[in-house]
Amino acid sequence: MSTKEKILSAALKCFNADGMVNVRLQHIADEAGKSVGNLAYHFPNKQAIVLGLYKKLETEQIELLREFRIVPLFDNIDHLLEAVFQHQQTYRFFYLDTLEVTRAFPEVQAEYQKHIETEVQQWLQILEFNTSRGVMTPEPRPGCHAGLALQLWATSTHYMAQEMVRAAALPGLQAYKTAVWNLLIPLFTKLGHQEYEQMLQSPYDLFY
Amino acid sequence: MSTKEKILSAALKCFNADGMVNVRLQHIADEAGKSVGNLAYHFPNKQAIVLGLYKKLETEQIELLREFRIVPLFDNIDHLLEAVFQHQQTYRFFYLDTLEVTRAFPEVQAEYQKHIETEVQQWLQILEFNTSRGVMTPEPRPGCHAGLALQLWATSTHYMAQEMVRAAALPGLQAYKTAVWNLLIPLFTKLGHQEYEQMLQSPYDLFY
DNA sequence: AGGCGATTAGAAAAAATTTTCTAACTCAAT
DNA sequence: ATTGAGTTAGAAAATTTTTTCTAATCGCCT
Repeated sequence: MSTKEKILSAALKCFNADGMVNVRLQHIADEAGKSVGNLAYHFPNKQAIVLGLYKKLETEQIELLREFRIVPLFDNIDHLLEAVFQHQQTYRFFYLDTLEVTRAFPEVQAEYQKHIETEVQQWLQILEFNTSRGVMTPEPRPGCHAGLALQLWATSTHYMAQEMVRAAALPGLQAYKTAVWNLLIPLFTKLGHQEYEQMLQSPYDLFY
Repeated sequence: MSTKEKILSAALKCFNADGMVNVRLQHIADEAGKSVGNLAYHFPNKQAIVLGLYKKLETEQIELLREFRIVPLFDNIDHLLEAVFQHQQTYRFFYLDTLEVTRAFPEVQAEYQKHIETEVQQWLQILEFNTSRGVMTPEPRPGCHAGLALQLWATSTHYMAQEMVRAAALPGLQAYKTAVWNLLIPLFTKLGHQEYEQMLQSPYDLFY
């Protein structure tokens, strides 16, 4: 691993542990086993380190979205949630302190907002897919799905932060998935319940 | 208003605008029309200012909880949401950056966690009250209400932060209330729907 | 071996921020 | 008017944190 990568990786560790604003260059240098002067050689300033990390995060985020562009089945949704959870865990500092990061980097805010819009759209598509194939009930009145899509995005994105505040501990994958599925369950048709139960009993996660 | 109060009020304004960690003593002093030295006379250090604000917040929070200890009817819930919304708006800096504040003040974290537990319990009671009087359906399986109570707490507490990230703007009261009610609607009985519709049409909020 | 660019550590400087100090000011009670 | 406690502003000092500078080291190429 190059020094530059070591520094980024050390910074990520520090940010995740203490929150971006509480991390000093010295902490990062110590964690990376390098000197502060060396950090300055590889990055013009502290902001560049944060931005470097955000670029990585964003790249992986977009990759994730591409990979799970179409997720018609409950199994797919469940896998999507697992991938999202792991990604959020990896870049915790951003998801726990999004406001702090976007405040410090207006350019990040703009890009991230666009990304959010795409994610909300994806949830909307998931709702429509699954309504059309009969596992979810059609929305009782127009706008229900739009509202639910927002709530799905919010829950799937902020659940870690909520639990961090409430329980002073990061949630596990299972709790995370349950929180999101809980939003979908009320819409299940009989067929939907069947598929859900079947998924819960499916052995795919024995391979993990 | 005493200088001490002026300082707290100015600090609140600054914190709400820029986030606690981004506010300098000079900002607060300017906003209060006082000098930094004067701040130091009234508060031993910056932490004391933050703590002073949190104490006020907590007092009002507890007062709110007492006032709305029992909220059996939908009308009451709606009013509770209004009061909570206003309180959160007033002390935005805390609700938008809870993690930051609790990280900086471990004693705040402990107290706030206790408070959260009480709030979750209150939501649970609301669910049970309303099930028993026939406007909500009994939970399909045990634990549903417990999970929903958590989700109600999370939404009612973090909705502002979510919208701040997503839309770069604070939500209005109506959007806030809708987000919470959306969680309850799926549980309504026919009677519940009636009461809800009636409340939506009730003219009480014309007085606001 | 010698040279050379890239990398590194550590010190020094600079910048940002908080805390302490001091002298002056206000205003109520004498 | 005078006193004195409480209040205030502004400067100075201290502290914290980032950025710049310098000399030393490393590894590769000849």
